[in-house]
Amino acid sequence: MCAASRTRGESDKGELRRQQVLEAATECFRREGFHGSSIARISQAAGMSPGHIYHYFANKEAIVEAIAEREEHDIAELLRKLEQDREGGGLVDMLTRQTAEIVERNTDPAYAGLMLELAAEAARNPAVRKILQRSEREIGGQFFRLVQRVGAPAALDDAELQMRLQMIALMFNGLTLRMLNDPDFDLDAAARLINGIIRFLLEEAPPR
Amino acid sequence: MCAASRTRGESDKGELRRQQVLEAATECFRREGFHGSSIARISQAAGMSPGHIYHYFANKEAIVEAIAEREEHDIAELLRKLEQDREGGGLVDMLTRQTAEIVERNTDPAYAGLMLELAAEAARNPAVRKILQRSEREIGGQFFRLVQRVGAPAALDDAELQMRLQMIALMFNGLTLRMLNDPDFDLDAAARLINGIIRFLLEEAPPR
Amino acid sequence: MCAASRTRGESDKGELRRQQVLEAATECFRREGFHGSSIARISQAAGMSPGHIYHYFANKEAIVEAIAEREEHDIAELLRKLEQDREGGGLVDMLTRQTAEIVERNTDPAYAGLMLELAAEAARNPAVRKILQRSEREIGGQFFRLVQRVGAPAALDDAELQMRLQMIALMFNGLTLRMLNDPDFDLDAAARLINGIIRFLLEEAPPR
Amino acid sequence: MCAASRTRGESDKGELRRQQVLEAATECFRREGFHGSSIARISQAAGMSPGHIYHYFANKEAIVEAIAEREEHDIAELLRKLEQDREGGGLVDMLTRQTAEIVERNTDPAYAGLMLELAAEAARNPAVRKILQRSEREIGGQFFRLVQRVGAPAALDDAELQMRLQMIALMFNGLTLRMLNDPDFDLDAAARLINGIIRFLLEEAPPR
DNA sequence: GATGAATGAGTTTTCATTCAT
DNA sequence: CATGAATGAAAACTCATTCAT
Repeated sequence: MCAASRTRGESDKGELRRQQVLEAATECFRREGFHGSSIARISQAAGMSPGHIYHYFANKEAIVEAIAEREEHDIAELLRKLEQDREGGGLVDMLTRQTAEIVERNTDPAYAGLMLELAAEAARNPAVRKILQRSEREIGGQFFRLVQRVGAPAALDDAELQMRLQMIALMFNGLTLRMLNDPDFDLDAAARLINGIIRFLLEEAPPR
Repeated sequence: MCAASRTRGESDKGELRRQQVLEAATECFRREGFHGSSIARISQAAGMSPGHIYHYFANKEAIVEAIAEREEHDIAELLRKLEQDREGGGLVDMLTRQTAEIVERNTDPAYAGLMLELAAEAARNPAVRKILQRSEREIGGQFFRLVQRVGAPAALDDAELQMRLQMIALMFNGLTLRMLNDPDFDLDAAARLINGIIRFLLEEAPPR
Repeated sequence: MCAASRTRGESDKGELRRQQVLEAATECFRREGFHGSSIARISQAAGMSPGHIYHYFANKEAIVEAIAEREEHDIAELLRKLEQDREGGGLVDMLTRQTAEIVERNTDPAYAGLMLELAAEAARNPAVRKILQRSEREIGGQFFRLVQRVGAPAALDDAELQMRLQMIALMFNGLTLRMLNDPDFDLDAAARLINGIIRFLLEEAPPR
Repeated sequence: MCAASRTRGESDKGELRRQQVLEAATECFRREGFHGSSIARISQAAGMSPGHIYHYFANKEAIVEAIAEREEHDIAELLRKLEQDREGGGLVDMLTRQTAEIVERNTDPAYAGLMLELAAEAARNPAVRKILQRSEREIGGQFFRLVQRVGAPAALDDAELQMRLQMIALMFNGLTLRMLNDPDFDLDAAARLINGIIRFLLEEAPPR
């Protein structure tokens, strides 16, 4: 039992405290942005002293990096769930069944705030950019293998399939920016059109 | 003649200096982000004293707003050009002819950096958000009217047409994020697929 | 005519402009205090450019000094009027007849604001202090001579008379501070008691 | 014992440091005025870094407020002492016995400088004005009750008594301004006349 | 006389980070 | 582990003053 909890917690209570910091920082970054969140505020939200934050993270940037890494795990988890929840139908059915949920997630202001914060940071900060890119590669690969397991369209070679999967991801990325720029954007209509495009990309569009 | 140039208000030297500030700030924001660019640095880049910046802008935020506004004018200009350059073919031909150029523009690291910076700022700063949204509405409306002038698909009512045009914009938005997350992203393939989707959206997809 | 206007205006339009500055500065100092009033704001209120203020005053402090000097002239004028308005009765009657008006003047927030501003400045700034003290001496002497003309109490020698006149001035000074500290201070009752004390000081109190 | 000192909250070292700031700021304000005393200078005088000042005070204004509050406590203490030191005689005797001391205090340049600084600030700054007014009310009430305990003149109803006590306070207020304007002001003669007026106000002046 | 663009030092305030306890 | 006092280097912004026009 003790061993098990060790394995889970990586180092007992310490890991828990570390997660507290990440949780608190994520919330702060969402609401106030990276530069708007002082260590003092984060430490307060995490229920510990400012000084003690530095027990778990070398500096403020390290917190951003850790959050970026955690984001990866969350999405990977989502993908795993996606495959398990498959009730029937082909690839397109499986994907389109999730669309509404992903649309909602990607247009949630809290998610959008954190995502854009990370992206803007990545655009300037190579360390953060590296993490985001590695994370993306990981997720992209996982998604690709999932699609192959479920049954990829025979007409598309690997490169073309990958490209089309990326186009799907691109649309979800675009949603976040679109929602920000147009508060009246119709999410249901968007989900419907996205599903149409997914089907088009995976079944109808000529292979080339 | 002199009166004419006065009316324009641009040759007033004061306006020139103001533009200097915007130019410098744009460059700084791209490279260092909004919060990473101090007034001191911007003033240095603009070739004037820090105090003098405040002769032209009430505060730092006002600079962001002015940049956002300028961005709007640039895109509006692009749209105007788009219509004038129409050499032949239908709506889809006109649009797809521009795709490669827009892809290039939206994935240019300098453009992407500024854009994400503005978006991240807008996600938290209501003043900036307002400007971006107004700008977007303006551009969206202009695009919509352009399409109607050129010849909108008969099968789509106004609301549905607008939605599909927004989906096109959404893809270009998504490009910026995708490029950041995947440095190996294949731009040519993306342009080809985007054009396929544009045709799908405006000619093939069922009206509903 | 020309000569006359020269004599009056000291230097034609220039003096007028100078007075404009003083007027504007006085109003600004009242409302925002010495340190709260920038040259920019004063120049705006005076209807001229910031740079041109320095045509009339060596620096900001010189404006304060000029205002302090002007204050002296205003009060001297008041004293002259006091003697002319004498309708009848003895010294005490003459003085008490003015009390209500002086009470009102000294508790007017605008007057109080400027007065305290000048006093606080004088407490630190020797130049301003000198001006205020010289002004006070001038006014005190004038007041003293006025009282002698009207008819000083026989029982008091010059030094004692002067002291008692100063006590009267002291009460009016105190009013300004009292009004600030107690917004409910009853001005009518104060005027009544002040008049009682004036009579006490000039007619009843033992000479010593 | 330790608990007791903790309860007092003064020995907490933190409180000591806080007092250091107040001491330093008081001295700075006296010498240079509120606006003439930068946080940098105050911090230097207090023997700590500029940033650390903000550990104890939210902003510069909060320091002024704390000083105003401390002034209140000092005067309240004085009043307490006044009652305890009562050796004999009636109300007027008790009051006049203190006059010389209060005259000296109110004409001490250091005290005068701080007082006028606070007053000038209060004339414009509502927050400071509130504090000064609350403090004044507190002290006025305390003074009033003290007089009633010692034995108020039977002929005066409460409102009239309070008014006359305020007139006494007014004279002491006036002293501060008078001393500033007339460096040769005779303090002994002033004390003598003030005592005469106190007796007049509490024993001789008709009740009305 | 008159303007207002321009400067640059100075102001308050914030904050990541360190370290004695 | 944990605290929070302490630092000091920024940051944004203001403003008296100067000077070319």
